[in-house]
Amino acid sequence: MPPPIIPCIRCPLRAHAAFKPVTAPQLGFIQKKKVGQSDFAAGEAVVPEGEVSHRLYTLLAGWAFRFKTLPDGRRQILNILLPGDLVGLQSELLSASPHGVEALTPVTLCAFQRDMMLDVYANHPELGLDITWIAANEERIMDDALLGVGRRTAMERVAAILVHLHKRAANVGQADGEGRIAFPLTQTHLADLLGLSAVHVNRTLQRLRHGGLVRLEGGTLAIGDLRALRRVGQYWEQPAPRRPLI
Amino acid sequence: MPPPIIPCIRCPLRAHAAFKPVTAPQLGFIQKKKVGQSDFAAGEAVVPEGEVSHRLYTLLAGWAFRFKTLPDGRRQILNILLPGDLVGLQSELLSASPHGVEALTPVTLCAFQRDMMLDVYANHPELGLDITWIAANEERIMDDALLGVGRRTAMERVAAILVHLHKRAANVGQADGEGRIAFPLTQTHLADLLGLSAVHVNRTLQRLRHGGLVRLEGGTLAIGDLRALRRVGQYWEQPAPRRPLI
DNA sequence: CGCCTTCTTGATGCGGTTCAAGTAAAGTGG
DNA sequence: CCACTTTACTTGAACCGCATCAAGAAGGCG
Repeated sequence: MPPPIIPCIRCPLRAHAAFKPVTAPQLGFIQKKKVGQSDFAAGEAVVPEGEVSHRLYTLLAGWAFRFKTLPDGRRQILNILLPGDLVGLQSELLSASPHGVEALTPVTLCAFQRDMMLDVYANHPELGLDITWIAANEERIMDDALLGVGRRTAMERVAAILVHLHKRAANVGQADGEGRIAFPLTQTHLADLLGLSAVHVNRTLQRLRHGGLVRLEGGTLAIGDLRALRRVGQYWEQPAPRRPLI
Repeated sequence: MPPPIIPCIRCPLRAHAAFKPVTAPQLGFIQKKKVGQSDFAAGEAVVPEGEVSHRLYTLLAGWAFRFKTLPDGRRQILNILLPGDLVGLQSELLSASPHGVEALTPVTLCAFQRDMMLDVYANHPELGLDITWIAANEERIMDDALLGVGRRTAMERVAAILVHLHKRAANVGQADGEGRIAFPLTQTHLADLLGLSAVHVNRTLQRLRHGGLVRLEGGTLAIGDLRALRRVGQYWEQPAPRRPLI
């Protein structure tokens, strides 16, 4: 039995301090544009690669990722999608869906009315600005990823991605009391995300573990020494402002 | 003496078929928001890295690039900016300017009124949609770049970037009768763009030249065998639709 | 229980980096 | 107009970070 449809007023995500508050009329508008929810199992294709899907989603619960593959099967994971992230902005605007989206865990998405965008801009310009903000923020994450894959060593990449994902997950309330988060990526996922081989990710993770910098086992990640991990990863992120949630 | 200020009505870029037509009221609005022009010499910093610049530009003429550097000096070029590209959307929306922008050739930018964005959305929703389209399109280019740096061989990256840049430049009317374009990137730029060393870019380019696939000399690029170059680069791009120009 | 996926470890080798030196061309100042 | 500098490009030699191949161990799960 699928989980019940959640009205935006009682959206559990929106309660989080990480998200920018919305006005009542804005919330009502968003609610009106929400046409349903979709659930996918872990490993399922949310948007098959190459398929055109003119549908805009918000990730309500679970983790997913965007990816592209080369004709011969080499895969690059472009970004990890966490709760609150927008899915399908590119497909909605650009004619082709340039990348696939796959669920890492069981996932719930809020589906919005197709071609809602112009309505948003015309009736709630501030929400339109928020959407563009989200797009710009995604591009900033991509910038960091490209810097890492292009110019960081394997050790730096692994250290940096762990800090990055831990922070993003904790920001949307995924950390327990001891700062642990559920971490559904396999080492193969990390490899495809970082432009490395799975074997090398394995060896690099072990070095971090033995140094006591991280604990990563049984699908749970905890940062052992944040300062050291940042230093190893050459990773200093700017503080995240409260972000919009559509 | 700086070049004269060009009114948007007589914008030489807008005449190109690559760009989506605008209505008269839209054009008038854009004109009203244009507060000036800025010129930079080749090699100059348009936006210094780490500096906050709440200013939105359109690149009117010349080439530039976005980049990030690590504390120890390793540099990654994130994207090449060609005429018609928007500059500073991230800085405008996000509080920090996460990357620097540097001119590759002498460059002219149209500067828009700061904080114009909300005005755009409120008064011309379709233009707002266009801006989001541009942001999504930039992210698509970043996706490709990340796939290349993460998963393509050096040979494939070099071949692919030459096809990509040639196509983009030709699209905005930079090709002469024989399909040659002015190509202001040094091999060091290519290296920083592709996540390679300059030495290896040099050797890879020579292999392409000796195979007759490209001619690249004296700052001019011509594609010798497009089909072969695409095959080598594993590079098949989707056809570019007419794009908006703000 | 048997299968499948994930993780682990060792051995080998290549693609690409680094270091170094030299050539060529384009400014720059006297 | 010519020394001097600077920047871009080129080539060779040595090395190493990471990939690849292979095989085994340790769980989940039907």
